[in-house]
Amino acid sequence: MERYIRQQRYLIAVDSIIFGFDGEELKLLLIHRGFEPEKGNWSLMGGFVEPEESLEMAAARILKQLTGLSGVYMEQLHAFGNPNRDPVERTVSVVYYALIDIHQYEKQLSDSYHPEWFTLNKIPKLIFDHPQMVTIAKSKLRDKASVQPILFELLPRKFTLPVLQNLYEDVYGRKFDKRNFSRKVLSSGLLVKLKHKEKRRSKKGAFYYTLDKQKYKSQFNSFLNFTPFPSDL
Amino acid sequence: MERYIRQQRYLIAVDSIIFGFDGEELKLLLIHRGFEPEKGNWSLMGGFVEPEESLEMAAARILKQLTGLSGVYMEQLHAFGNPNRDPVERTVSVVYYALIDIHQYEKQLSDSYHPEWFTLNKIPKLIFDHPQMVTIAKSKLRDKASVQPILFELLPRKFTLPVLQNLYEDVYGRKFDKRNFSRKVLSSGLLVKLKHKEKRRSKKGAFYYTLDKQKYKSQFNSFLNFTPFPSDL
DNA sequence: TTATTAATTGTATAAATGACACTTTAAAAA
DNA sequence: TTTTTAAAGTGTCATTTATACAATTAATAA
Repeated sequence: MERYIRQQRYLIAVDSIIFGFDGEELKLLLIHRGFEPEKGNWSLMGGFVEPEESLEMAAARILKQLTGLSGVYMEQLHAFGNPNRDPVERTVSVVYYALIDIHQYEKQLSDSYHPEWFTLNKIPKLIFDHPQMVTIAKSKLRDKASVQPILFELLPRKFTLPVLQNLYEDVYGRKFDKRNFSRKVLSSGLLVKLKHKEKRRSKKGAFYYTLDKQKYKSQFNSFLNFTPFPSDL
Repeated sequence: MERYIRQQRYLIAVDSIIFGFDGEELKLLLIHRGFEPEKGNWSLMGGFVEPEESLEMAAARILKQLTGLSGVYMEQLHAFGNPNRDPVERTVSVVYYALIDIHQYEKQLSDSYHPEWFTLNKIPKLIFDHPQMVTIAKSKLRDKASVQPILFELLPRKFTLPVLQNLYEDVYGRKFDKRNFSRKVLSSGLLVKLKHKEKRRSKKGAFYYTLDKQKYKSQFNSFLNFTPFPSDL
């Protein structure tokens, strides 16, 4: 018994939705597609799954190719398999999303894909069903962030409360009261206040905080609800 | 340009995790695998994706084959693609889970797969990576049910509060206080109390309720938190 | 020295949650 | 017919959590 008979085989691709945050806005890393069809048009970073690698490995390889980063937060989002989603040949795409520290990325040398970061409300026209992938990723990020502290994956080791609040506000598309916000975040016990300040963003400067990595790991599955149902909407 | 060159192609399968609820316990519908390898062993219901169908269509087709049901709640869970998950040939499986009214199923004639319902803590040895699929499905169901009223998909049109509570207790693996439970469920406004009782389960009988389908649709995304973090654990 | 800008901090009210036990109903048993 | 039994149904209080809201502080710029 060598193969299953009378069955069609298809290409398997992996596409990666790479989120970054610059302190103000959530962003997506997009590339110019390098081959036909749609060569040169904006696209998610992707590639075909090699014979000996798992889906996760393929996603990690593709992320590394583009950003030079490995070991970052990455999770499967959804598999897309409409018969004609790729006009050349039937291809099932398994989409992953990654949350990276955008500053780590900036240290890397960009390569031949001419990647660019785009603010979420200024995403250019994307190929194939990539717009749908991005839409689903955004809502997944919101849902997940309301239950787990994953947004910290987007921040550098040291960050300030105002920056953290910017991040949550951008992800949820709404403003939070800063008194309530800091109370809630600090009550998790995940943050450690540092003794020095970040001074670039304001005259007064804002104290740095950093994650208590022990607690971060142990409490990863019991973060607070971030207003799944805001009263003012 | 006809095909992408120098790329390997793989089989794509869809496997379905079919949940049912008999009023007491959550159950899974399993079959005897019909072909080699592992022929006759317990397995999730699955099949290969046909050339002209989407993943969703394949999942719906497979569900219909086994249960005779269509139009039921179904959602993609995860894609599994480890290189050797199927010993015969590389196969990526996209797994869906379905929530069905087990009574609807019982009216169907069973067929050649010899399907059986299994209580979740008495799942037999399953083939390949199907155990992992089931594990992920269980936790997905819990997570989703804490945010959306999906568990009603498992109930018949008319149901009682004690039965509903049994369902939630089984999904979360804990007991709820019935006073607090009914208060919370009824406060959603999703339930309509009927004038007659179900009398089989107790002497006194319990009033039937039914879903307000209007509200069910409109409030689907704003159901109450079902104790993602119970205080007594 | 003063003005400016953003960071930091507290309280009062409302809503949701969790703990807890008796009454009611209707069938079954005596 | 009466009594027993088993599960359904219901209310209150205490605690926790969420929300609304504004004055003070720190540091730079004028």
